[in-house]
Amino acid sequence: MAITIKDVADAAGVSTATVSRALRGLPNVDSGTRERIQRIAAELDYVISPSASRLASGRTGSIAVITPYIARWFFSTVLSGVESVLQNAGMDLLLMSVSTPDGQQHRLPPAPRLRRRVDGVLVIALPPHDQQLREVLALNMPTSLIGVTLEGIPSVTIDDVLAGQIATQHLINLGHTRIGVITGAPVEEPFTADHDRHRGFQQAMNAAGLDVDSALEAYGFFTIAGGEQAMTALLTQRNPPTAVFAMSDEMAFGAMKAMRSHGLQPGRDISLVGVDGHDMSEFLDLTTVVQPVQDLGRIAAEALVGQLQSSGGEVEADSIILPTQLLVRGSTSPIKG
Amino acid sequence: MAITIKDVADAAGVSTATVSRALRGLPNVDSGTRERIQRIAAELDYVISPSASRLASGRTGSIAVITPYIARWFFSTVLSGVESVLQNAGMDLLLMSVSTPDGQQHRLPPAPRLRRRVDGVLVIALPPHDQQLREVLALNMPTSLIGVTLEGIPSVTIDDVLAGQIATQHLINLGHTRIGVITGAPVEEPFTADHDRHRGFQQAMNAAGLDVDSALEAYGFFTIAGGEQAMTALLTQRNPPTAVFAMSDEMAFGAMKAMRSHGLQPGRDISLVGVDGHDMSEFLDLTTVVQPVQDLGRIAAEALVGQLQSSGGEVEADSIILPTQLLVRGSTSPIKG
DNA sequence: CCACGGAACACAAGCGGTTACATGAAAGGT
DNA sequence: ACCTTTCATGTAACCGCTTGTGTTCCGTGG
Repeated sequence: MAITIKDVADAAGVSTATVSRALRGLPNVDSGTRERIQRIAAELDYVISPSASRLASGRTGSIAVITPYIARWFFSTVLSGVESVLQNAGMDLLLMSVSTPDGQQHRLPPAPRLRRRVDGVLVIALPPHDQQLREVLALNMPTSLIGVTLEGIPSVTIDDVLAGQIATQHLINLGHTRIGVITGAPVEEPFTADHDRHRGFQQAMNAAGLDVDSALEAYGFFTIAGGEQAMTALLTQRNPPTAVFAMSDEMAFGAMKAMRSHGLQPGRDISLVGVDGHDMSEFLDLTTVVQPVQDLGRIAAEALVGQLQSSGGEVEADSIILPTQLLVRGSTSPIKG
Repeated sequence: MAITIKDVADAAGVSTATVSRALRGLPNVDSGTRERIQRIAAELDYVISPSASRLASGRTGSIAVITPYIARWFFSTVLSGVESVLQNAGMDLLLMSVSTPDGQQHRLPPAPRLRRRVDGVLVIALPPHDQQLREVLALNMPTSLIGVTLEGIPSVTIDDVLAGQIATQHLINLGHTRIGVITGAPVEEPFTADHDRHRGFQQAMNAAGLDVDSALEAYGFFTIAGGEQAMTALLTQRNPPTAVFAMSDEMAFGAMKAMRSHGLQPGRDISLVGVDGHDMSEFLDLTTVVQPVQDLGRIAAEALVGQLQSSGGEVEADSIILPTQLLVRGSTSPIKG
């Protein structure tokens, strides 16, 4: 078998308790002894058994990340932020997707698989009402949400209302008055990104004294294909919009495709603004409200790790809001006189 | 504390050994007893302690996925395939990235963190010579490679030489003779995807009796920005190519951008073919050699899980090759007469 | 009618650490 | 010189499950 703490202890002429303390940097270990133990452990190529450590200590040293999608840009980018933090913190990252890669069917819910297995949970952009999310929260373990807010649960998000406002205001400033919007799903639940961005849209419109024409609203399901369909729907209106606010860059991409199919050019014929700061948005010259996606993950992970380490007393659940920034590119321009 | 197997045993009036066997579906348990135990366990809302189970059994029930990037399309897509399989197999997926999200610096190598922690390892597209990969392999635990082949190690890949050939042949068939190529990195190491694709390129060129002009070769580092620079370099040649083979779709996207900057239109002025079947390739009307990326991950994961479960005797390391398919779209067209 | 084999289950020894508590020695205070 | 701290370390009781080795009870063949 692999060598154990006992072997190290014997080789160092101390007890396993001392080895355990020495290796974990606990106080009350003579610095000489500590160094000797560290050296011997290294020589012996000793690696601690996580299972044993976990069993004895009750801490698992791992965090689960629950996400609806793995392969989509937003999610994988958040994930990369999370991963870098957890790696540095020496924590294991257990990845669990809530839906199949096809994005269709539900899976066996993650909640049961969490118990006794991780110290904390990071949930990426699961809508507040989501059954799976509910089950996870019911576990009552340290949890942080990313991209959603929920009363009483720590979270890291952007101000989606503001993002919607900024995007819309930009279009308004350019002189547009017939502004269409491509949102996510038909059933808008409160406190979701698209709901909030839509509110921002409305606020900006109202503030400018503009009508929100429900005929200029289409659903894009946050996918490229969906965005294309939505834009097509908008373009085939009797009176199409002169500008469109797409609630995600990917939907905006789809919208661009639809525009091209109709012989229209983004920025020249119709203005288009997205949200995200997707890698490809620069490439496609899309004006967008950039959100610090990687930081979303990074900061949420840091908060959670911090909470776990300083695990004395309940930390009050604070909801961190990260800034967004309008990035003006070629897809938006002043309305033609 | 949470309830343990002992509690279940007591409630069922049997020993913990029987509960353990019953719950894991082992033989030599009366079906009546088994059902009773299952019912009681469910009633008590019992969940096994993975740590204890792992410590006692020696199996961790988890697999590590090591990848250079998390947020890039290819990698996150492979990952999603892996995840779905592992989830179904009831295995934990430990995610470790080898580089920081910025793609720059190296991290603490993953190898030490693997020992005693996982039953197997899945490595995504780390070049064969890579130090980190070497260290992982030196651990000598069940490992499968994705996107690379290495003598003696199970792997799942596409035939990169063939992919390069197909892409190039397509351009040749369209009548092109001055064909440029955007490859990955300057230092080409054998057995990497770009090396092999380049070989396929050369083979096709040679077979058609065409010259490979080294001036028509540029490096794109598999990124959009890199592809853009590479294409710019190609376009500013005294005698630019009429067609370009980009070894990844993302580099092709960058190339498209460069073309547009030069007032050129893909498919009309210059033909462009990529490799991947990236989500956005359809959107951008890019001809590409599609590889089944998600399946790469899925199949590798299945193989590894299979090997771990039937863990009797060494399985011979077979290298699985998945098919690719040329998808002709608007970015390629016959050379102008 | 008895020995024998197998099924169903109980016992108990680990698995490899962690940690509360005990111990002893050195240091500090008066 | 004596008592109290403080520090370094040892002792040993878990942590919660798995599994090899019994033990008991039955059915069956001779």
